[in-house]
Amino acid sequence: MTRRVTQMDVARRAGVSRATVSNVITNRSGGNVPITEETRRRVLEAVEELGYQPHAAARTLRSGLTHTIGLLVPDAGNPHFWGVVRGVEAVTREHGYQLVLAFTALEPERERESLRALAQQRMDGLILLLTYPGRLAHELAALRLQGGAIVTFGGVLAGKDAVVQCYGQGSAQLMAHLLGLGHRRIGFIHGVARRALGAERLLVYRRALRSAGLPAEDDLVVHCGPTLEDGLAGALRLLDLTPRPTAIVGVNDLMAMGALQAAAQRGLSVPRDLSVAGFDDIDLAPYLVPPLTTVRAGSEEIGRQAARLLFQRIQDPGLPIQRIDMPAHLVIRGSTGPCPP
Amino acid sequence: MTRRVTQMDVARRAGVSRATVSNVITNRSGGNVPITEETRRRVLEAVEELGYQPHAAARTLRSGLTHTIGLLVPDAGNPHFWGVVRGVEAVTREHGYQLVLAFTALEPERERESLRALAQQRMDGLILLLTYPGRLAHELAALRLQGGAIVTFGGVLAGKDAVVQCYGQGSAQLMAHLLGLGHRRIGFIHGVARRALGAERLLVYRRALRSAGLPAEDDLVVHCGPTLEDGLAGALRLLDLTPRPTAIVGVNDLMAMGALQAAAQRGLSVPRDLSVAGFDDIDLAPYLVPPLTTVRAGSEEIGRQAARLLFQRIQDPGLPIQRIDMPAHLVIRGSTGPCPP
DNA sequence: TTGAAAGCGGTACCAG
DNA sequence: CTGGTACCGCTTTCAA
Repeated sequence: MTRRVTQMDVARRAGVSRATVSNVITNRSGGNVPITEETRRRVLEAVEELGYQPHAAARTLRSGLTHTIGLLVPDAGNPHFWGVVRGVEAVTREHGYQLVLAFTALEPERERESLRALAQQRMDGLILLLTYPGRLAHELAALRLQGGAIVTFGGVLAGKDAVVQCYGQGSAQLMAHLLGLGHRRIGFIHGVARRALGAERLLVYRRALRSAGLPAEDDLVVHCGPTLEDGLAGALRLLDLTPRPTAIVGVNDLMAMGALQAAAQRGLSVPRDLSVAGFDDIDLAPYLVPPLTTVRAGSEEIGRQAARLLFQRIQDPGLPIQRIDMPAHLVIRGSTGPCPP
Repeated sequence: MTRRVTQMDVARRAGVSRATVSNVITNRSGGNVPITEETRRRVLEAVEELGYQPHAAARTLRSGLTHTIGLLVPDAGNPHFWGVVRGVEAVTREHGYQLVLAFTALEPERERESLRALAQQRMDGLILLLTYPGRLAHELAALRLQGGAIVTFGGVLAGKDAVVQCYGQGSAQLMAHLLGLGHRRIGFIHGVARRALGAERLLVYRRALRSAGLPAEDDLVVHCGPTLEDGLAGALRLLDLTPRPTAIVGVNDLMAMGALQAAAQRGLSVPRDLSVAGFDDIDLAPYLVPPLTTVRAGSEEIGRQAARLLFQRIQDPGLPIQRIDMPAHLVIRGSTGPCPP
């Protein structure tokens, strides 16, 4: 392997000093350091001929800027988060930044680990999709990351910008929709890594039932893990209840898919025999059979907002802390219908 | 923001020199540089107290190692690639490496751009999921990346390790399965970013039909874009043919989902009226309604193999070039059934 | 067993 | 407008 091409090589070849090369490359000519068109051309030519690529680490060391942001993703198995990643990536690229991904697999230990790794990279910013906000706050303090630009989602950290999914209103709309269709026995699959997650959705579900004068039956709420498999198992449990619920709400679309699958396995037709709804409106939701009724905040939009917030803070650290609420609304598709007689 | 804690601070606090701190931290004590237990303890204590985090860029600049690998992903909208990412990430983490992701959105221009960015980071290794292998080979040469550890998937680059998805046998199995079920009019949705992609699957499809003595009808092959939407449109086109095909094969599971959706929209029951099958066996495939018959190579396993290959090469650049063939086999689920009379 | 010092490849200041 | 040069924070060789 031949030696790496450095700035020095370019300088020699163009017959100028390293400083000049640097100035040309970082395009400082537009600003306070003017450069002859001729010099500029020669440098660029040399760069081209030698195939020179500036060394990011050296640049970072000197400038303190990495042009990289880190993204902590809880669950690589949930399409919702892919959507968020896509949104983040789009904005990141617009800004000419790199994206470093770390997955936590919903485990607190790995959340900690990943955060530490991200800290060592001295990223210009971090977007944290949180599962365990409490622990993380502690960890962040220990890592002296306080100064850095950080945007969270899935939990609010004191003194940090945040994007918040507001599922309250959407949940209420969904419950009104189902009750309006005549459903009285509505099951809920609470498939999450940690009990506190999705609490708002569950709360609104319970409140809506109470308001409708329906008894709160513990059987109708199934707590289970966050995977599709868990969701399927949970849904089967609900379907084996007597009397059987006529509608099932999943805490997210993955759980709703579990319910769709469970219905098929029990020979039930959706929405004729059973209505199913979820949250998130993952990409695939409109393409499921039947298309899934769900509450949408917009995964990709969430990612975009988070990234925008982050870049705002990177550009101006003095800005007041912001919190962006992402409203969610009901999207009615084919998986919900009138309560069977 | 208080000044960053540096190695120097730790050294002062522990009453030793910077070199000693470095030796302790990189754990060179196990090797050739022995260190007193006492010194070691004092250093570690100081690290803890000050919350010292080594500066990755400085480390990289000096050592030439980034402990980072780059992963180029064609399409953030295809679950198959997310499986691959998960596999790569798992192995990467086992090795204590960071993962930098770049998406190309299937556009050659962005593939180029991303590659350049990855090159500037001087990653220890690159895993490239290719869409345009031809162009990329050229680009790689221009970037003088030849020396680096690179593993490709989705195309083979001269002198580089590669993981290859061998869909030939699986395709044949799938066609035999469908023909065995009595299907004679079998549609194919070729939804890809570039015609040459998925060529093997299409080839085997055509060959199987020919071997069965069936006429090659151009109508039965729909070429379209790579999104779910494209797939749906393509499938609708197939279903509107007369006589209607009794089975549809998607070039991947996304296209198959499009076919599932199209069937529902036309009031057809799968598999009673129409059989549907795909390729890749994405996570969700078993949970679709009906569960999808597909040809599986194992997305996550592909990622893992690619990463393993990469780390092997990083550890020993002298190794002969390897090529890992990932065999694929048919997974029969509920979406395929006997040809309707 | 520990310390001193020379870079790694850039950037940014200041002098010419 | 361009060149010299002092760093950024760490690793690594060599001496003590």
